[in-house]
Amino acid sequence: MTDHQPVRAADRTERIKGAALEVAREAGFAKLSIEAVAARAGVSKHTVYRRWPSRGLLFLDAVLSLNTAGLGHPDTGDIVADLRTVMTTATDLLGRPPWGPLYQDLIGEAQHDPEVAAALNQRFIAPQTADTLARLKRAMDQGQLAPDFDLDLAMEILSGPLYFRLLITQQPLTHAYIDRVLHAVFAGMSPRSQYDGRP
Amino acid sequence: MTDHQPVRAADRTERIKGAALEVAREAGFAKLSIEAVAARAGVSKHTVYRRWPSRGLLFLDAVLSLNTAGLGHPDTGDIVADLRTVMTTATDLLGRPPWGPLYQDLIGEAQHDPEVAAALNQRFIAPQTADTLARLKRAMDQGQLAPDFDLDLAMEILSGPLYFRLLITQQPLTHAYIDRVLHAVFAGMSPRSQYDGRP
DNA sequence: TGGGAAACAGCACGGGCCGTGTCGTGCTGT
DNA sequence: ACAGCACGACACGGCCCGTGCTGTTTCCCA
Repeated sequence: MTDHQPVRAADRTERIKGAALEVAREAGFAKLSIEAVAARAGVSKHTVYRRWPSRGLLFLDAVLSLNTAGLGHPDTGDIVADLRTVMTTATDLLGRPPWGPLYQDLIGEAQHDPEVAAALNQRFIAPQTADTLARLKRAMDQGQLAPDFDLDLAMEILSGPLYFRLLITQQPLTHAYIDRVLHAVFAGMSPRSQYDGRP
Repeated sequence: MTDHQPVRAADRTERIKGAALEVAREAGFAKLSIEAVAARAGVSKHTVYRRWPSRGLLFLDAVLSLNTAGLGHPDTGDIVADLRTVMTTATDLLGRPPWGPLYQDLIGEAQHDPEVAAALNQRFIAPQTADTLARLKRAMDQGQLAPDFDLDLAMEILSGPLYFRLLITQQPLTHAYIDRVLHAVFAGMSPRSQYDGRP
């Protein structure tokens, strides 16, 4: 009541994002048109276009407003346990229904639209990877990891196979699989070959 | 002349696929409409629809007709060298311009269209991963890898980070990076932590 | 407390592409 | 010569795009 300026504007913004999620869940991102979202939200098309320049960026906002909090890295002192916590949380949220398919669609859209790709990187991927790297760095400082451990590569080996399963082979992301990846990175693949390690 | 039945049909099929590649390269997959492809190919829309049910599957055929040969796994007796060969060949073809962006678009479309995802898996991903696994298995039989080496996980750790860079962070795929991944899998990440390897 | 600015809903428009239908033509094989 | 089929050309209703326009509601500030 006494709240003023952006109260109705913010309300409409939320209603539009909510309507976008509803439409996407019911009919898929392919059917997510500005017209459909506006109708669902009980809003004029202008009101949508005033806020987002394309359906891709609207969809990005809608998906990222889900629960991207709760994906921060804890620090219990055990790097592997902490990574397992954040990896299971993230995959449970973004790798399964109901939001998994939408996150999949979002990454798919990023492959077609450079603006979506840039915004997704800047607003979600980069902070998340930076957070992982910071946590790994802390573990190294605490002596849990060797000084020459390749932190960047470790982060990419922890993330890559999960995205590979989500996007390419479309297999389910189980906790057991996360444990296998963690084991590979922090206990080694034990190849025991004659490979001397030279590139 | 004396060749008959499918000669004109096959000619048109090739012209349509070629036109699809041209349009996609010039204007991006987003602008790839059946009408535009038909016009570019000098062909009626019916002729396109008679062959492909959607632009996604047409695009899949067009991209996969590029050079998917030449991606078979050699066997020189050195598993790491052979993997490096096929990985560099694959990323040079599908991870760089001019075909990299199109392969990216294709995977993006697979996130929206289950038929494209299934066809891409069946016709490219699955054969490719099966080939990699067969080569790894041969190396294990020859004693280059320990009997308990996790072949499936190794394949996914070799592929995952490359797709992560291609699709998520959109960094370039260099040969040096491939070497880092190979080194990690076949020489270990050397964490030297107190982690005991239990999941 | 009034008045001007801004945001809004509703409607309409031209345009692009969809997927399908129809018609007439040229090529294919018998 | 003839029947069949793939084809090119054109037209169609429909969906959604992005953008105008009008009149109304809401907000801010004087």
